[in-house]
Amino acid sequence: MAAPHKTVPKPEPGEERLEFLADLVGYHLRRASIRDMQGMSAALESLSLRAVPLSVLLMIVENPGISAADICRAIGLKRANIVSILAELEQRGLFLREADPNDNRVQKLFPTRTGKELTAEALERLKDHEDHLLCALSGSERAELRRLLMKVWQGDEGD
Amino acid sequence: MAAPHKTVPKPEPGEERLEFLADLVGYHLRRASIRDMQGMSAALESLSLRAVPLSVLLMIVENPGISAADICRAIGLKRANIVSILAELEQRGLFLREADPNDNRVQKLFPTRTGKELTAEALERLKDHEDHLLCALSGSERAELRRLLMKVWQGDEGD
DNA sequence: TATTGTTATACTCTATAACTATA
DNA sequence: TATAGTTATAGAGTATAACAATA
Repeated sequence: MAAPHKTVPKPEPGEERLEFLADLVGYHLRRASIRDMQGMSAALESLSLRAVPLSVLLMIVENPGISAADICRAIGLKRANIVSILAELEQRGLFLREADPNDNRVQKLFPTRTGKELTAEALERLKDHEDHLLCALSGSERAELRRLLMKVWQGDEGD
Repeated sequence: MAAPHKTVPKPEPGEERLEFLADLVGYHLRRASIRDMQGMSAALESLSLRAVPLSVLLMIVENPGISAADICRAIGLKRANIVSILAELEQRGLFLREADPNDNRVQKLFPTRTGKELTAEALERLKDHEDHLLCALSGSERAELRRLLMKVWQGDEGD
């Protein structure tokens, strides 16, 4: 079933054949996601925040009193890997830990004012980044893209 | 502009608030891409191929005689990082190196029959994986998704 | 026994700097 | 000088195993 690959007549530089990959939606999904992540990194760089620490901080801001284990479950982090992330966010004064009166194993995490302000600033920059990322798309195209992407990643719910 | 975050009335486990992230197309782009990559890894696992080595091999199969540097430019790899990938593919007998008579610095890379057969098998599995990934989408929705994703990652061409 | 927070560790992927040989 | 292939190395990100305290 192997397609017969005849010798290629020397493509111009930068014009290599990519037939199969270009056919796959997954290929374009990956390239778009890479561009998104690079833009996110650039947008957050001057705030000394990367994507995962920001999502941790955002979880604390949107869910005051949440525990580290719950954050890990919500965003798919291993418990071991959130420790250093929390240590740095705490050292920067972005949240506080408080003992849970109902369960002495858990620490309840609360954002500080500084943490909430930094989060708000970061989210503004993410919005600007997204506007730039999607500048070639109309408003209805953006909505359609989001709708289709949700169907893609939620497709494993019925598995 | 910081949205006032009132204390949350204790969400059920697994129901943490994710308002802002869920609004971003980039969030759904990332989750869809993660599901795609996990499915790809699973689909290729029994062939002992991962995504990047496969794309390198595919470049050789589709562009016989291509150089390592040209592969790197085409798929965004650093030259240093293709060395071990090529070493393993070569050890498995999937391609051969040949001196370039026009430039003694470059090695021209040619797929072996085994390399072409393994690539064909891998591409079949990728196709099956993609069908599963997109099973919630109609044919026209898949075409529309690909079109929109191309506009997203190609949006940096005019920068 | 199960869970929380934690340490230690390892593996993958990616990034940079420097070398050599050729052009 | 610029490029091809290479080596060494460092940094993220992510993975598992094990521990003490608590439920």
